[in-house]
Amino acid sequence: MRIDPRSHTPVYIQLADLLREQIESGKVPPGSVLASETRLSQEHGIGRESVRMAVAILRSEGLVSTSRGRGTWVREVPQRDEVELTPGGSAIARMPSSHERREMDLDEGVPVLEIRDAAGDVQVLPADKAQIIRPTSD
Amino acid sequence: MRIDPRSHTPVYIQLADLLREQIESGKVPPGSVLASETRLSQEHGIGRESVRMAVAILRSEGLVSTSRGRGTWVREVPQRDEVELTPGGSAIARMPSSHERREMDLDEGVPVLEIRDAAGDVQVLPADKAQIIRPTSD
DNA sequence: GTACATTTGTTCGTATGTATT
DNA sequence: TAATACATACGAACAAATGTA
Repeated sequence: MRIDPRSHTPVYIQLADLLREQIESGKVPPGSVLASETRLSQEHGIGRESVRMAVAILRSEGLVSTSRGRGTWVREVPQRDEVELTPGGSAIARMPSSHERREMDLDEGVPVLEIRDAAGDVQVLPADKAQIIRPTSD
Repeated sequence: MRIDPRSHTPVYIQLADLLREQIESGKVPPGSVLASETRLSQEHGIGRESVRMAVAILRSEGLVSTSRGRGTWVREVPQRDEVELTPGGSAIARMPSSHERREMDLDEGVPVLEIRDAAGDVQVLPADKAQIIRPTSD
């Protein structure tokens, strides 16, 4: 699979698709480091900014994390603790504000779950750490 | 509030904070159009790329939408339909893949709810259109 | 229907700063 | 120290979509 600059789809989209495929197929396993931006830029003959935009997409999808001086690596698959939705409760999902991001130390591309119980009390949880369940009635 | 290029916080973060404050305070109401990128660039004396990065942040937070030729506007507050979580069911939130984004015509910064019932059947819903509820037991 | 101005999108270049190895 | 790698920031040019005269 190669990147075609003459294609009508932007090269950074093409690269994001290419990298995503490699990640989701398991060819690039969780924890492993991606090639550097300059490396990808050279390998595919595209600008570094295009590489950065491709990586930004994967970050916003929660697939990779990036750290200055270390590189970009594939995120581990989330392990989610179960949180019971109590009777009369409700839950929504949304992206955190940047303040919440800092506060809860969330990676990019990680939504939050906003859980409201019957009393109206609200709880905000990282969506990569929690899942909502309703027990069987029994 | 002004933008300080010598601050240790990046100018695009400063601009994002500034615009977010204007949106969340209601000074710039839902549906209204933001100043153009070139305009913001000139007004604050920063590069257009910095403006674009600021706007990208607000997009990823689900606060604004942008369209080529039209501009950037403040998103309406989501109206979420209620979806019952059945006994034995569970739900997680995550960001959609770009394929899902296209498929479901989702704006940036909108997570999806992945709802699983007791039988194992999965339903994927836009998180800005649905909320999960558990009825009171009665 | 056409032409034009406006606006965001895409791409590359260049330079400097900062964190990690 | 030095090399590597990502982050920030500016500039420039052109493409594509939109709305308007």
